[in-house]
Amino acid sequence: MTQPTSKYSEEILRRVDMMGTVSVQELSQIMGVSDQTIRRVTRPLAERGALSKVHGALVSTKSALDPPFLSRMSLNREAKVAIAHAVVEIVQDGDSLTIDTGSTSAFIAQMLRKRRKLTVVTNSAFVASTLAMIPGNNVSMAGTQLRDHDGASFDRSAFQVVERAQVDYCVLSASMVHPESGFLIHEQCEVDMAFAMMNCASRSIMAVDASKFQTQARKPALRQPKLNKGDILVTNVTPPDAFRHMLAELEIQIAE
Amino acid sequence: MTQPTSKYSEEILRRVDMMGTVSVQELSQIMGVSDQTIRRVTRPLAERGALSKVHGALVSTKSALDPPFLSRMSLNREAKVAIAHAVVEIVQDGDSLTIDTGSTSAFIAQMLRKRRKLTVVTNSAFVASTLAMIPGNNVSMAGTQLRDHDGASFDRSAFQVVERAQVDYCVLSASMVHPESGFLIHEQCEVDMAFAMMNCASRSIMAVDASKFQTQARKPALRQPKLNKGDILVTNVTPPDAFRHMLAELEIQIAE
DNA sequence: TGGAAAATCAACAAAAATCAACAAAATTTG
DNA sequence: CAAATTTTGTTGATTTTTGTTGATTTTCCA
Repeated sequence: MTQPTSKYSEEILRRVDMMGTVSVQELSQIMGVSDQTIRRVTRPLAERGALSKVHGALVSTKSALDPPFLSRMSLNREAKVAIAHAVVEIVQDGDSLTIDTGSTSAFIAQMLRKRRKLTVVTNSAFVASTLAMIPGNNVSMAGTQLRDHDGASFDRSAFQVVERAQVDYCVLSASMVHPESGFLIHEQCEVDMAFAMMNCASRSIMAVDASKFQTQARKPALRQPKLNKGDILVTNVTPPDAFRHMLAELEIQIAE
Repeated sequence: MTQPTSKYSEEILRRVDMMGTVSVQELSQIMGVSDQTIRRVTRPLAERGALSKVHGALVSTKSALDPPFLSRMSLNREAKVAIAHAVVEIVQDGDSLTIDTGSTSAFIAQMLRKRRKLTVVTNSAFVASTLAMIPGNNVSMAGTQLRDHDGASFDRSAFQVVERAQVDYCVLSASMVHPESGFLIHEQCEVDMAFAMMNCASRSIMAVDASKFQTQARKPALRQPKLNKGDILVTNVTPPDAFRHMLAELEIQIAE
């Protein structure tokens, strides 16, 4: 139905939706084309409502995300996009997976829109609505009561739904990686959910960008469950030597 | 699936799907054939929709931005925005409400982001994730198994959650308005949900744009539950005279 | 309200991509 | 093995896109 009118249209739409609002200038610089080209391409897109134009900026018509979550999503964007790409290459059409609630996972969900016939179980309303709208997917939203900053659920029904599942992959993230303690995160409920998700998956995929290998300002204190031999770590840098031992049994994929 | 027309077609499709968009040049270099050959092979592929051609590139049809629900959101956008504005003026900070799954309701959810401390119960993952991320809101997602075209749930748990609620407003939509039959919709499960939502709300808000007063191509056959005296109809035109009787007991608000 | 800065638009020349036609190469067939 | 058929690459004409320039409109601030 909605076919691209130019080789740029997809990328423009993707960027506009991701950034919420962008100036034509900025976009033309990022993409390395003239501002006039951006205008020419966006005019038809605006006419059919795929984005909306105001004097000075392009704004997304479907930015389901807003401040706290969105700003976190634009932190280390490049890295997260690269990692998301790599994860999507691991997953095949028809696979089943659980996805957790981190911002990296949100990127992965966006990229997973190009896979078909996925079976997805997640406790993130954002991930659920992103993937549920792809025809042919089978998506289950685990949980009822949603946490207010990221729309994730950790109530009893959330765990019940996840525990009933049996999937190929479990997509996890972490706030920090520590050479001895492993993958760390801030909240207990997130650890519990990670545990439940890992338990019902054949294989786990841990996605962390480079910044997670450094000490964080607000240091997380809880350990994610230990990954099993053969689980996959996807990141965008070669992990420092200090982590060699800790990551020994994992399959490591460097994105980009 | 249709037969391949050339020994290259499979590889080309695979690569285009993998890369999202590729220029003919680039592809011809990678595969070690002339650009003309790529063009010849891709022409029939494009005609039967296996990929799509734009000047300067081949783009995968699988990278599918704009799933059906989102493209429906850009239908009659002006009207829906106006109506959403009006609905948001009715709702106050701190109110509680149930919201159904139509595309008009999705707009209303977007606009409701400017209200604070809302308590929201919805069976649409899209609406849930939109409003859950606003700090101070309390959002419940009703249901687990999500329908694939719009991310809505109509399973037993969805009804259980809604039936436990007690809210100020219930925001509903319809596919068509008929002078005698009232508000019509396509699916039984949607009627059941509307009934459950109305039942637990003090007052209902029905949101329909002008186009719904005309006969639809695909005519809906099921009646929404009858609205009560004092319930609100929000629309963007003065309803035609034929509807006078049917709308007699309602409070009518014309947006814009 | 006036005026400067920024953003948009219109038009044109340069560049890039596409197409059509034909010749060379490869493949199939008798 | 040669003829017939299909596929592929090359060339030049044609079309489309792109960046630039300068005029026009919109926004912003005093």
